[in-house]
Amino acid sequence: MRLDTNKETSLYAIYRQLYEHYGEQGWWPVIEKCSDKDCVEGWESKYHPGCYKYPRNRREEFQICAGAILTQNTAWDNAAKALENLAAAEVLDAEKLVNAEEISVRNLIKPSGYYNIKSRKLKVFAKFYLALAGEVPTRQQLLNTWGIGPETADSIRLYAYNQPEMVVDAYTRRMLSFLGLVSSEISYNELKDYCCKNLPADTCLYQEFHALIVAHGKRYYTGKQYYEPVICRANSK
DNA sequence: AACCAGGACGTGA
DNA sequence: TCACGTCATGGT
Repeated sequence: MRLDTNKETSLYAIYRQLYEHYGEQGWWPVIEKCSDKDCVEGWESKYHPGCYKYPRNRREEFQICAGAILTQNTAWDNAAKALENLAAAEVLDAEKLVNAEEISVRNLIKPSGYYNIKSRKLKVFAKFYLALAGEVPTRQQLLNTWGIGPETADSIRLYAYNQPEMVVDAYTRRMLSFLGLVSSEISYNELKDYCCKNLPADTCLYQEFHALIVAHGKRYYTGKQYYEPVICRANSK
């Protein structure tokens, strides 16, 4: 993948390059029952490129929220295993999570890491979710909830509730600072503002762009090797 | 065998 | 505000 690193390049142009190269990502992935034998506990996580009708129901809505918490600083595959375990135990549900023994939740979500903290976060969120009674949570409401920071709040609003809320993350900061568009020290909110001001305010675009940045970031901006001119090397050839 | 992953919180300056 | 330690499993 060769990104145009010209500083005149607009953020939207970067989005189009990534989209053309990687195609639709179909975020947020959703856990579904599967018939294969190699999937964990009869469930597996699937992306849905080409379909923007997710979440399809309130179960998936809650599942996306839970996944956003479980994947905090964690590889998605590990978070997905935790979700699959919860689904197999039939507790991937707000009411059941509120009533579940925390020790059992801990054991189910162990693969996602940080299981002591995340089990608490899940129970806190489940209670908050029930209190919403179907309403779309505001960003501030989410931020006021213990365990939910800016990225998780924006992920929940963008992917579980289809709100036009740009999500930025470590990959976004690495990529845009590497391309010289922002400072590597930029704060979450400033980075989000930069993206919003340079992109059309479109929910589907936000959903794809963040997913594309993660796909691209996993390849080129993982670890600390992005300090080396990975893409420039490609361009200079 | 280190190093990292789709962060957030608690603490002390 | 802000830098820093902590949380923890699984894949490479």
